[in-house]
Amino acid sequence: MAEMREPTFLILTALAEGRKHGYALIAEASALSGGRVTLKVGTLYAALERLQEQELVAAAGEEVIDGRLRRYYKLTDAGAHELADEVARLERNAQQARRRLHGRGVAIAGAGA
Amino acid sequence: MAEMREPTFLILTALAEGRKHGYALIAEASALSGGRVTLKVGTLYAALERLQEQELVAAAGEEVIDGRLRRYYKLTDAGAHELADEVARLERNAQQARRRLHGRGVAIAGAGA
DNA sequence: CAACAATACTCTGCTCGCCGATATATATCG
DNA sequence: CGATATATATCGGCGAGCAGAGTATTGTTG
Repeated sequence: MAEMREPTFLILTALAEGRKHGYALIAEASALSGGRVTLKVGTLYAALERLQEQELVAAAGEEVIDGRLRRYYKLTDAGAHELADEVARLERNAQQARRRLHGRGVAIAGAGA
Repeated sequence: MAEMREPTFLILTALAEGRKHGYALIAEASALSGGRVTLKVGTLYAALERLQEQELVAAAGEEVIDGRLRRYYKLTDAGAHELADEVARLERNAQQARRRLHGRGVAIAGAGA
């Protein structure tokens, strides 16, 4: 499959932990990225629709909490595999660049354990 | 800086090794990605222009080999640092997703040493 | 030697994911 | 009662990349 963008990647990663509702993913993505990424609502709901079409994510029920509707989503098995492929791609690319930067004497910021 | 796309990342990684001319980067990117990515010429030259504006890449002379012009490019120090930042980002994201997938019992394809 | 592939750079139209902003509705807090 | 937070939805626009065609030269091959 084609390259995955960071917001999409973070949504899938967030859902890998378990069932979550749309809005909650904004906080999740922020946490996952160490506050670097703030999902825009437009991006979020468009991505969820797209990922459902691709069957990487599935609806997982609705609940009304405090009078507010929550739509839940979960990662499908296909979604988990797609995410695993993406992780492999990221790691491979990072490793290649790491080698060359090292050969050039450039240090890479620690991923912080 | 904003998210870097794969073609851009591969161009910078290729140039981290040393001075190269435009067309040669197509083969380099293919090799770096294990044949997965074939840079489109339009993408390549547009990216080189953009990266020069951002001063991540600089022109490194022209040569005529066998009657054909070659424009050479090199990575700037700023480009090397930007690439290092990107590597850190990729590794961090990969690690986060790896944990969650592991917790879900999903295996990740080995990066192949 | 004419046709074709390969090298090398340029340009244009288009798509797709994301951004920025706005809208709607309800609950809570001061 | 007004402001803020939660929660979902929609719309215009942008930028990187894709697809494809174009120009020019050299090397190959039938």
